[in-house]
Amino acid sequence: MEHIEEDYNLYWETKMFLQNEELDSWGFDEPISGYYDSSSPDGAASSATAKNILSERNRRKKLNDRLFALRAVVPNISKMDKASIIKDAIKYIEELHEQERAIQSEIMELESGKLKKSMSDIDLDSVNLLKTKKKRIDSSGSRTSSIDALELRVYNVGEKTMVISLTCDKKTDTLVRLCEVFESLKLKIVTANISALSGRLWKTLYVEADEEEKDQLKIKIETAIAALNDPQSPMSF
Amino acid sequence: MEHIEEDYNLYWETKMFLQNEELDSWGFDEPISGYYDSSSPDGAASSATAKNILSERNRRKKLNDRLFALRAVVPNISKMDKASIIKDAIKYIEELHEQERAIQSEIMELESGKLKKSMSDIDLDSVNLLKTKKKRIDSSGSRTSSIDALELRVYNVGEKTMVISLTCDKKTDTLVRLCEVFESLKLKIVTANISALSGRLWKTLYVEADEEEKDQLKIKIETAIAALNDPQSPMSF
DNA sequence: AGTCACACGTGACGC
DNA sequence: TGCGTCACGTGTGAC
Repeated sequence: MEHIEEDYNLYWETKMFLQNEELDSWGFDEPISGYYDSSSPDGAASSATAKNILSERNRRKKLNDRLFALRAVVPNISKMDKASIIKDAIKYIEELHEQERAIQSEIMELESGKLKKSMSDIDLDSVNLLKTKKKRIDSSGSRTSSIDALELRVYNVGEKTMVISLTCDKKTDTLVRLCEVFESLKLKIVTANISALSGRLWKTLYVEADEEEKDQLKIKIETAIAALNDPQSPMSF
Repeated sequence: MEHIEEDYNLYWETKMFLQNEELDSWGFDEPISGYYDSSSPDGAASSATAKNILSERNRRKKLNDRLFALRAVVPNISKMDKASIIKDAIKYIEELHEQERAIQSEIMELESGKLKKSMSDIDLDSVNLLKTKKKRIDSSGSRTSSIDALELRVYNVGEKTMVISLTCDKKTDTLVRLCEVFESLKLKIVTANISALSGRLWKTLYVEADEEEKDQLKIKIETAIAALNDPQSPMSF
């Protein structure tokens, strides 16, 4: 497995391990230093706060462990910094996305190249493998007039323009809902287009936005759609 | 700054934005409740703690934004929970790893299997592409009025319709060449659209075709573009 | 000096 | 009601 974990831990691992050790051996007696309670049966209140502080510790530990695990699966981790770990992970995932796209087109080339000859099943396997990964973005319970998003992509063209490509099932009122959703987002839309084909809607729109907003833009649309699909979710309107 | 952040808040966005709002209006006065300082000019100490608390806020915000962005690049986000976001990201990266490994072995198989044939250069190209991560689909020698394709995607919608999405650099006559190319392909175009933004062309067209033709369609377009870029290349017609 | 990143305990909010 | 999650302010140690 991993064998090079010991060198570079001059950072928070050391610290964390020490801290974890002492919290593991923390059998729970008196919660902290001698503490008095202002009112009520002091035992109840103190145990309540003690529980809270303990669970909070566990939560922090879990989160740190997850972050640690995240770093483990991401190569080329430059800095041990928490924020950097997440940043590198994002960057890495985006790289994998691009790579996947490139490979997919390559496989298609290969496949079509041998198409006239014996169409090998290996090629089909690879294509199918790629397809199985593509799941529906939204698979929430399909109530009436919800939006079943099939694919949502956000590209940035130039410095201040985004291109959003959205595909979804065409059902009753889907088009209206879609318009409502994008209406509510208050985007700076340059131009937009919706086409309906074979039971699906294809929406392409050009939006004015900064590059940093790209991810937020995407999640914004996703959450808006999800909120529309699930009205009892806490959304303004 | 940003002005369109208020609508879509389902979960911690709401909270965060509200809190951010009120921290913006936090002008800094007395840091907390009346506090006495043991020594030194109290103004210095208070500003020091104020700085610290402010930077700590920024750090937290940055970390949350990163986490937010991380969730954006990971599909199938089940829960909004912080730990769950990281967990899903890890799982997703592992999926991609496995997928990449499988595909790589497949390509190696393919390469070693059929290398002796006339397809050798294409196979090598695919391997190189795989190793060098991402390249432009077409990176042939850029002569005047060539088409530099940035992305080409072909989807099938329904049984007999394809959606083709093509992005390329906008240079002199690119639009004309693009039209010529698609003219020459004799496709059954249902509807088509070209937009120009920030030095790029975005073409979306809907074509009538069988699903089996999908891959050929793609390679057809690619070869047509390549042929236009490099006229002495062997082209069908 | 002073900044950066962190873990901690605590009150608040929602299920 | 307790339980889980969160942001907050604070103290600490490292550079």
